[in-house]
Amino acid sequence: MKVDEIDLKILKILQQDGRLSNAEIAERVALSPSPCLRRLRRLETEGVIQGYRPQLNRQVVGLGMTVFVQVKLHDHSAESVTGFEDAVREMDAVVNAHTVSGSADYLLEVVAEDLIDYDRLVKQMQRLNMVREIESNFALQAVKTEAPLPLKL
Amino acid sequence: MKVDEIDLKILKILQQDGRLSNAEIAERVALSPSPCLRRLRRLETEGVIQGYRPQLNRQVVGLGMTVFVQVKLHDHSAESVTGFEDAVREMDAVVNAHTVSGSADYLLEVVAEDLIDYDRLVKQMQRLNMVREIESNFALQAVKTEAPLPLKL
DNA sequence: GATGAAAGTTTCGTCCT
DNA sequence: AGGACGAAACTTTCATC
Repeated sequence: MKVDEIDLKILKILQQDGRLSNAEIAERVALSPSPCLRRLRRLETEGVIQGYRPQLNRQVVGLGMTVFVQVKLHDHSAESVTGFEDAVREMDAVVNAHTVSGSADYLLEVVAEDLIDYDRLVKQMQRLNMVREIESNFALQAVKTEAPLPLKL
Repeated sequence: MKVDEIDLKILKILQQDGRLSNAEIAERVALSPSPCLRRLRRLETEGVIQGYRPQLNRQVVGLGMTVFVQVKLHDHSAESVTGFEDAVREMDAVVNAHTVSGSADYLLEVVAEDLIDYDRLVKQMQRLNMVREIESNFALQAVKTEAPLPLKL
């Protein structure tokens, strides 16, 4: 899938406001609505745009606690890996999960209502028998959240 | 700001598709379009919904590298803290930044085109004189990204 | 690609309960 | 609060250049 400069412009505009109308986007990229809509639909169907999300104030919706969790597994057998990853995908509180370089195997971003709620989740993870170690780093203050991607050009 | 059950329903629906029309949302929450739009606008103006973003395929837009960076400062004086945080907010490659509990002071999520690009950013951070230590953990595989928040009810 | 037309939606203010 | 109406804007498809 190729993304040209006009596509990047469209993406950049959408990152500022993901609900802009096609007419508005078209005007800003100096295209008429028809070709602009064709590009937008192509970006969506080809998976460049994987979806649209509102950015929510976590505090207000009762998820004021964000925790970054480093997880180590006992081994890297296929059973352990897929077992753990499937479990993580099932846990709604985990909003991001990556395998990472360094001493931990996984880095997760987890949201919770409060410590009680978070404790439940940790215990749930500890019950997974491929999990060897869990280290929790609590987010104390947000300096920057969900900033737009720095698209080149 | 209070968020009632209907508001939560609206947010939940929007998390599945952030570009749904008000008419569609109204139908799903069993409300007529007028009061539904009033609620939506209130959620937006009161900051419960802070904006709308397309979820982009980072690989396709040329930002295939994601790095989690742990930063320690020399001290926690107001000058060091605000100086570092202002610098972080200026860096477009930093898409998330939090102060965290544990051995590091900050945890950043950084995107880059490649290692060369990332190296530039690290050097830029190392030039900040309040920065004592930088540890980079490269994301190797995404297991789950930008999952919807688990709204209660 | 652009343009224009046409039918169907959506938004959003206003007024009513 | 929610619901109904109407005007203006927007979306989407189609044909044409």
